[in-house]
Amino acid sequence: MVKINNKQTPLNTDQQILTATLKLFSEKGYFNTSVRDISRESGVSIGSIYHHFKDKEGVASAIYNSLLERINSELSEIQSVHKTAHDRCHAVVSFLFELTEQEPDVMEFMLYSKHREFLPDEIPLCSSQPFELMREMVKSGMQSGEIETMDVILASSCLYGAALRMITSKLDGLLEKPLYEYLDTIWKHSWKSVCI
Amino acid sequence: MVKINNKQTPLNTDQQILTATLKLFSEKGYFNTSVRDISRESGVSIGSIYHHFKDKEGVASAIYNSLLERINSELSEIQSVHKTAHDRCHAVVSFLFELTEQEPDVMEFMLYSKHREFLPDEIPLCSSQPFELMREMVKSGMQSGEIETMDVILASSCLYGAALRMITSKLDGLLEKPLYEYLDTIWKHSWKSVCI
DNA sequence: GTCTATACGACGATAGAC
DNA sequence: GTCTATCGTCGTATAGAC
Repeated sequence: MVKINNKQTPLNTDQQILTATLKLFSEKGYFNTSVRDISRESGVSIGSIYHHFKDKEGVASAIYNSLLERINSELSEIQSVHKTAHDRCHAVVSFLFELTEQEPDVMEFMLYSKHREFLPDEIPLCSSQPFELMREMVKSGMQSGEIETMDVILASSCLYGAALRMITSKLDGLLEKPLYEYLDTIWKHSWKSVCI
Repeated sequence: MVKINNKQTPLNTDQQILTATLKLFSEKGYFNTSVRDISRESGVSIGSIYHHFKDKEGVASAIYNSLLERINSELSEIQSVHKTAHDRCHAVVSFLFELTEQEPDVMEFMLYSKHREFLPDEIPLCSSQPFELMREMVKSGMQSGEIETMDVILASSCLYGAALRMITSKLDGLLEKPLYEYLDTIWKHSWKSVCI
């Protein structure tokens, strides 16, 4: 089952709504999902949904922000556990692969949606804390001499680009094997592209 | 001005509709664009739009397929002009960068939309002829000994992943300089990641 | 082929009882 | 806090004149 936050609280109405909505959004997209659909899928009445959230966009916004927060705390943990850019970025890719396999809905919604179309007031994913943190790790690797000096966005594209494409390929059903079977190879080549 | 096909015919009603629609779709997305919007933007009445296309999805479908065809013919040209995987793939990346700079609407619509959400019956982009061709170029490079032998999707992710991320970064407004200023560096690192 | 006017349905959102 | 019933809006699509 997909959890929106990673606390082990018993499922309250909020969570029921968010979980059902994430499933529908990742399956059909925001615009193909009606509030009636959410009511049916979650078993919560329309009235209750509007009692818990301002409107449909409010539900999407709650999902987006809680997932951003969850991913960010995971990346922060990675940053504090590992000390080199090599180990940090490797752990990031590994985590993203794991998340894709365990909770494809989450990745589908986070990596593979055009949030700007239905959440115009939220911060874009590419400027969000997790993405900033991923670039920060690359930057520190350039300063420590592990990674060739170049534009940070460019280096990040080189280092994460292949892995992110493998994730979308997985979500598109192009890959038969689970993602982690590609992890070592992807990482080897990605690192090779930027290391000194 | 954005052209859907690259023929130099005078603008007929079909083209007026397609051009205006592509602009709106890339700006606001399929679902935030009403047929009224298309009518206003194109200067063609709603009745005429429905005379030329079966429905709104039919307009999107026409855009999608004509752009696929156009890109595919460009990639085929590249394949016949260049003989090594190195030169072919480099030309592909160069072409995609150029297209992003010249006609961002096209790339926004092709690379940055969830077509499955509004074109459920069309072939997914990842299985389309252009993408197949891009992978084919990589495959032939493995057979000729230019590129390390590995899963084709994996190699393609390594070789094109960074460039594709730079394109989305450009569309997201993250890059100040035009894409072609990054071309040499991106290509150098991408190629380094897979070459023997 | 192009237009205007309109029918029809679906959806988001609210009211108000329990 | 949860529910059912309903309202108003908007968007797609069609009818029919020119």
